[in-house]
Amino acid sequence: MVTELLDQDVPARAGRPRDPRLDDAIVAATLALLEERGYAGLSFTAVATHAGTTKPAIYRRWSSKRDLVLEAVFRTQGDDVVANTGDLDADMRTMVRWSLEKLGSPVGRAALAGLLAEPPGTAGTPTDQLTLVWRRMDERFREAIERGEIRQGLDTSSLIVMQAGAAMLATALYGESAIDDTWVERIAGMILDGVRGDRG
Amino acid sequence: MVTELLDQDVPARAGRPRDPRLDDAIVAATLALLEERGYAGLSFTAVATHAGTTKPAIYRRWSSKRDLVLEAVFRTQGDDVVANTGDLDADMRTMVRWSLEKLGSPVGRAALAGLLAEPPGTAGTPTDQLTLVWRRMDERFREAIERGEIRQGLDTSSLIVMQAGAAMLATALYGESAIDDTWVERIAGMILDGVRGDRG
Amino acid sequence: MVTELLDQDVPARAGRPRDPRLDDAIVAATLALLEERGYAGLSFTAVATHAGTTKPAIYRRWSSKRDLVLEAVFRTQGDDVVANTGDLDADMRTMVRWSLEKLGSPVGRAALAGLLAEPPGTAGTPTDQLTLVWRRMDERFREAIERGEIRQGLDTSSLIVMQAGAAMLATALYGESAIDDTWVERIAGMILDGVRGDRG
Amino acid sequence: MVTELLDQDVPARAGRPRDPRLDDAIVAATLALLEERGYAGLSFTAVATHAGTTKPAIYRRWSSKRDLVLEAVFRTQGDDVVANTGDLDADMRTMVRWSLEKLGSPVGRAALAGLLAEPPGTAGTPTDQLTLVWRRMDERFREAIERGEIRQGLDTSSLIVMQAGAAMLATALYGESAIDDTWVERIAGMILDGVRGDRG
DNA sequence: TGATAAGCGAGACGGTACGTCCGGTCTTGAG
DNA sequence: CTCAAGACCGGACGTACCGTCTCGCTTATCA
Repeated sequence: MVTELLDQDVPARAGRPRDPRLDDAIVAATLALLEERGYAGLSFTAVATHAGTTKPAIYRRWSSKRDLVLEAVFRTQGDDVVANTGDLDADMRTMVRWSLEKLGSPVGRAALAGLLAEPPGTAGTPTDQLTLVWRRMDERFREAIERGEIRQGLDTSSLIVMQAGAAMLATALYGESAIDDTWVERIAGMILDGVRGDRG
Repeated sequence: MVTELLDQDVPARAGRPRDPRLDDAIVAATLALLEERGYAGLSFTAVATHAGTTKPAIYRRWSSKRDLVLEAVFRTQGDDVVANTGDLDADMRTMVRWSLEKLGSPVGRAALAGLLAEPPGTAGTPTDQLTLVWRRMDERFREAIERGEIRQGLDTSSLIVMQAGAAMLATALYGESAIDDTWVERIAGMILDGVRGDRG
Repeated sequence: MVTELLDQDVPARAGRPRDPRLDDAIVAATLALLEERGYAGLSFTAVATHAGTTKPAIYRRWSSKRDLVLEAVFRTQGDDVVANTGDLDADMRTMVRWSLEKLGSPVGRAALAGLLAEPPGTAGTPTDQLTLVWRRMDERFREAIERGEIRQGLDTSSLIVMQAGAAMLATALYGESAIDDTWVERIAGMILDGVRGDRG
Repeated sequence: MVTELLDQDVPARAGRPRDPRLDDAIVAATLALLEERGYAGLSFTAVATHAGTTKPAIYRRWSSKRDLVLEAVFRTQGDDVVANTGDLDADMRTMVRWSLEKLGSPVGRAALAGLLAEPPGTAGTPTDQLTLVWRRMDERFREAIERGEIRQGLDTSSLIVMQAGAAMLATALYGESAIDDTWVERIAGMILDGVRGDRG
């Protein structure tokens, strides 16, 4: 189909439209401040000043610090994580590396902090981008099962939380600098070693 | 050996001694509020009111929300994690279960949030109790290497962050209720499967 | 004369306007607490609680306890002290009575305390309302000189401080209950006796 | 009685006696700080530091800031106000001058502030030294009545509060520098003019 | 002479109040 | 309906100080 464009059903609301440059400026300011001061040190007031706008303009777009941070951090297109080259070992390393970058970096830490700080009732709901990525990882593991690369009956979600959790915790505990490519290979290898299809 | 370690031989500092009941009341109030409102919703003011004391009394004991939360959450004696029965599979499950309890519970989430919310420079330094537990886990894994239960040359710290990270992330994503004993066995099994000594 | 002074033609400043009910509540709370506990026992915290608002709301309006108390106490329109009926004796009694009410009452005491407690450099600057009243008294005395009711060359400000000071000190020393109409007549009479025009 | 001395019934209490040098040091520090920062700016902590002692040592002697200030300010022997030379005009000026010095000086202001700031119930009770002086003034006026220098039936206490109140208020309003000997003569003259015996 | 008692400097404690920051809301005036 | 500008309300912050208490010691009176 040709007229497949216009993936925006935006009903063209009345009134002055939002200034799209503000969205970018706010996100950029958020990331910069997050990197500099962490989640606890981030304030709407500071973001507004840094982005050259005002608090109400931010509140019109995001209703809380948590939402702002999550979107700013996980804005990734998600496509760049593909991790499906056919080589499971390589793909696993890519996933671990992605987890490290996203969860282990200062802004990732901040996003997690925002997620965890919420009141207990308000569980998961990470954010669409993040779940998208995890869905892709999940698909890759299911494919590996089909291909016989790893054992049948495995819980694929466990594979995800193992590698992502390890990445998160390792940077939180040992610092970013302590985690390098060797670490990535080690973790990827240890996990895959436990699930190889050629084992049973 | 006598090891008559005479109760620390406190040097009897000058000044009025602290009221020990306040320590307990503050910690109890912190845990209660953490469970109810999460890390973000915790304030020194509220803790003070709930504990029947005042903010300065808390600040004299803990210099920040992070410190207060970490100590309140990880006050465990540490001894109850032993996890050294000789049966590696059982011990691994115990460790995972401990991680789940400590990191996956509402208060555990809150403690992690506090850890992660800090500005980037201020890395790990979790808290003495937590590192104590991890040291014990580490010792158990080294022992397993010596006994040939798991392969030589393994990085024991990776084993720790894998199981603890998985526990943490799984509860954060799927909620406490979704994580049960089956999950514990699965994770413990998957990790050990990748490192068994009888494999090489 | 039209004098349609159109209510100040407020320039409609930017930003949210103040809640006028808070002004009243704060002043009322201040007077109530002043009457109950005196100047020393008055705190911004207590005023805020009693007025059902918060400290910042008070600080936005008055920058110090002294300012708050002075305005709360001397909010009088000033017009009700007229004291110019043509009968000097009666007018003098009216002035003395006003001084008693304003300076001798519990809240008046408190206002004076606030005035006097300031560091030495920060002299008088009583408050606009108070100086307004004194200016009116001054005018009345000057008129009396012109009419020959009292001697020429008199320092009118001395007349003011004598009656006001006496009122203030008498209540401070003997208590409000000890000061009645007889006292007012006596003081008014003694002062006027010393300055009558028919004397020279 | 001759052996009128020994106005000390001190029962020679047990325990270590108080260090008399501390009394003086504390009073001196109080006056110095009062002059420098006013009543509101005076703190026990500062007095203790300035006097080279500690807070408990001060609290053992005076139970409140008010008590400390009043005693420090009105410690006068009282004898030096004599004001009884036989010349009523001169004596009156002496009294006014004394009032000015004691009530109008920075420390006097501070003492008054302390007096007035108390909760309403806690009325007068100035301090023994101050009432002593006022009693002497009172005696002088009664004598003047007996001698026929001033009219009979006058309320002597009114004469006192008039001159003292005027002195207090004048310095509070116009500042110390604005009040000089001319002012003293004027006030003394105006009061006496109203009460001379040769008038009736 | 030894016991008792109150004083001392030092210094931390529990708690009141302070003065400020900032999160979230609201208003104006313009686009 | 948005924008910038900006003030508002109120929750919470981190700190200063008050008045009290405990310590280890000193200095007196009393037994």
